[in-house]
Amino acid sequence: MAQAVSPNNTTAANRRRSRTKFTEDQLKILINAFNQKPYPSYATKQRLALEINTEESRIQIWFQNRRARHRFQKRSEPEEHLESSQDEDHPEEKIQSRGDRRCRTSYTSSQLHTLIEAFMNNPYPGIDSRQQLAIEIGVPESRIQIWFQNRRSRCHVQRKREPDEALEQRQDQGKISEVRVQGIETTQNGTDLTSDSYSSGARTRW
Amino acid sequence: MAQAVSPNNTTAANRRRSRTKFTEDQLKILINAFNQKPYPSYATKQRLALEINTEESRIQIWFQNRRARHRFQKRSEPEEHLESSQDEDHPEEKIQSRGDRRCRTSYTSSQLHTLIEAFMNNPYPGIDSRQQLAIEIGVPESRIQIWFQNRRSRCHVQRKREPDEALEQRQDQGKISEVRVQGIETTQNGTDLTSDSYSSGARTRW
DNA sequence: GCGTAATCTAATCAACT
DNA sequence: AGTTGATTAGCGCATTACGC
DNA sequence: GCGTAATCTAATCAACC
DNA sequence: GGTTGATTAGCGCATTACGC
Repeated sequence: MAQAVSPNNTTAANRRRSRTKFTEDQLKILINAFNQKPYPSYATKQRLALEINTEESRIQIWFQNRRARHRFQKRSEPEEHLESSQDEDHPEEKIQSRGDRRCRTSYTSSQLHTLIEAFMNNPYPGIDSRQQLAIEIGVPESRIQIWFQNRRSRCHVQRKREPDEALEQRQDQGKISEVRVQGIETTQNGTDLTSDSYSSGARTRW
Repeated sequence: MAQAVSPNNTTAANRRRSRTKFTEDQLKILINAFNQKPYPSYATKQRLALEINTEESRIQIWFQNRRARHRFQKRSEPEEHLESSQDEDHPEEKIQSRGDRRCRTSYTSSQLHTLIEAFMNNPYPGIDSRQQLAIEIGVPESRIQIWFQNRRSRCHVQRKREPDEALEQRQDQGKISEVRVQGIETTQNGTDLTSDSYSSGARTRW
């Protein structure tokens, strides 16, 4: 069990992302994709994100939840193999490793500094804080979220009851400047079509 | 959790039916049928029984176990209906009611007398006792088993440690009367199950 | 030991009276 | 409508909380 | 209230250093 | 090889006991 998080968590800094509502058309596409591949590659998720006009991170979350709910009966009925027996090797089919997973994001030291500072202040930032950080350091918000997850997990940070409650520090830093990242070697190819990745910032190389 | 049944139940009267071993060919047919209809009609079960040369009761058991194991995701994935939406009424398709389920077996009073006597002696007969009863009263053994199940359930008979061996039964009447008291308010079965004031024809009509 | 057939209860369905 | 044979499941998913 | 998106931890994988 | 970003599950199945 996680933590007994505060029930009425309406503090601005801790407000969570508003629920995404998928249309039926979107759901049709998602479900269809899920039936074909419950574990889509990153490329597939990107394609889906484009197709249904949604952030890739939402696609990711949707697949996670879907897998968790009906947990796609383990490995497609092993007994069914009694009928047709063929375990042919098709190694090349598996070698779609490019696009398999999202390319690792690298953070600059200044970005890390900002993140760590924010983390020390509040290891459980809500959507607003994350978004602000994302803009501030020029990294997709979804990456911010992941970074905090990993950080918490590795620091064994336990959820506190009402981390701050009344005091807010958010709006007082008007120093978006300076954070300009060093012009890393871009995101390389122009194939970056996602609205999710920014031109500058941590070089999400691949 | 049922009851702590006696672990080494090797007494002849309580020996259970020996395990049926299906061949791969039989399994292929069964699995195929299961995928088409996890809830086959009685007619289908009979057809299968004929096809793979097995008692119909074994078919029944096999389907029960199969459903219990991978419990065929509830109602064929409701969300999938987003694709094709039509709940057309095809009442005639459902009206295959004949052969839907096994036709109800009627017992003569003498048959019932024999069954009740055996039941009072041992409410948990093994395969041998059941088979003997089957021959004795001229009813399939599977029906004997079902009869004992229903009888036990409706008398709330609890499994006792070593029903035979010490020979003779001790029905704790307290349990029975207590149940009947409850029966008054629930009104379900006020019938006296301990005596046979019954008389009717003997036929497994269909 | 594991896999799974056999077994069991409680509930419900449904045929016969 | 009651009695009783026939059939069936046996079960929920990490926690939380938002939006309908 | 329910459905389910969002969130969380712990573990593991895997890219980059 | 360590560090750390990315991805994933989060979990059974009524009980019993036989036969391989």
